[in-house]
Amino acid sequence: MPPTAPSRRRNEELLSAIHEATLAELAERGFSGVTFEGVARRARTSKPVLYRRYPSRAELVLAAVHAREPLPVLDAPTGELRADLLSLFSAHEARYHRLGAGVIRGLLAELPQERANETLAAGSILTHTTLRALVAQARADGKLGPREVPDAVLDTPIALLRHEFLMLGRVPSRAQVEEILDLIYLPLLRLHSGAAAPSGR
Amino acid sequence: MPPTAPSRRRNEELLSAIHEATLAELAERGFSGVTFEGVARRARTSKPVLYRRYPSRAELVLAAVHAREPLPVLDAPTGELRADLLSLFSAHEARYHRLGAGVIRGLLAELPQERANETLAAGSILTHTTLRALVAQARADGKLGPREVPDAVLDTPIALLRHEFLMLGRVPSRAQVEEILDLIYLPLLRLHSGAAAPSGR
DNA sequence: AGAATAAGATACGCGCCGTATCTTATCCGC
DNA sequence: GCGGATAAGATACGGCGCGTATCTTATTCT
Repeated sequence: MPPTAPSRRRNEELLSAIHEATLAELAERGFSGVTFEGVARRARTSKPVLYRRYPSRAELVLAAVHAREPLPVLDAPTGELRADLLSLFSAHEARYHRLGAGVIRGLLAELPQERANETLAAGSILTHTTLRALVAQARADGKLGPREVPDAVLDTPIALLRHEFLMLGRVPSRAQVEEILDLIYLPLLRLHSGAAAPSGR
Repeated sequence: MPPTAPSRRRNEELLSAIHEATLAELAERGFSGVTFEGVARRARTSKPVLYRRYPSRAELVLAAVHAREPLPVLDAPTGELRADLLSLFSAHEARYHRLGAGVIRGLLAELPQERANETLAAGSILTHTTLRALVAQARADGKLGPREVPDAVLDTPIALLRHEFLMLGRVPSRAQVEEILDLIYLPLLRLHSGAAAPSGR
């Protein structure tokens, strides 16, 4: 008979099975259908093993999502401001789409306020930093005016995209993303950086 | 002995007791702590009575909130664009504040998508229509340029305020509201309506 | 080797779900 | 007023997931 019959998983192997099971349950049953019991069954483990790691359903889901869905990074800035912004926003939008609005809403509702903020912030700080860098580059290149752009302005598109997706439940179309960019964001950047002629073109 | 001992409530009286109990539970235990059983107990009625009226917890809470939190109205447009927008935003913000982010997040997570959208749209005085009217007035008065402002631009502050409150969990301060207005919205309106000099005051 | 650690199995009481059944107070039309 | 329709209210049900406690046993570290 096989001597290694009752092989017992640990650490990464186990953790990975848990995350996988969680994501599968998430996909099949939606956020509210994710259950400690269900995940334990599916990952062929037991509830205590889960409870030893995660204090709540929300944390479990969050961990699984983070493990499999790293934050989007902007791979190669071309130096062309509009193109870079567009690809950044698209990456964001794709991430939202993969996750689904239901998951994020569920997390938002069930995570403690503090934790939800951290999490959102982690996502948006990265973006904030990226945006800041892109804009700084464009200013240095003379594509924008010389003045510093206020943070509130810098973060506008994050808020707009999130709102569209989370509140209204639609994944922004390419056209919408471009609209935000051309009608709102780029004009604001030009204006606040003090670029030459904000009018025609 | 009193002949009207087992007085049995109906219609408004009953409904009102249900709403009151729901709001009380909401306040004490938060959205996720609201329970059909708990509300029934507190309203001194029974679960079937509740289930005959509301199909889900979210609908129960929604009804209670709507019953006790009617829409604020924008009292008097002064014709002064900035002042009117400011008071509109403040009213909006005050409403969110009374409700609390947790409740809205819970509703968003548990209501079906369609219903959530209706509710968000209907529940807000800071509507597209209101903004459109104010801006149209300002344009007619020559306070802005003559051109029509695109919808995406018109709705910007709705998204920004909601994002701030719901995602980040903070009630926007007066200063933040003014920032949105002065750094983002008014400039955009001037720009898109084709107002004369968008630069230094 | 032995000790420490953590996986895994099982079982518990609890609270809430959503529904079915039944009684009985109240309302409405005649 | 009376009598039938209506809906409140009480109760009970099986089911499920929660969160925890207890115990055994495989694995790893020293």
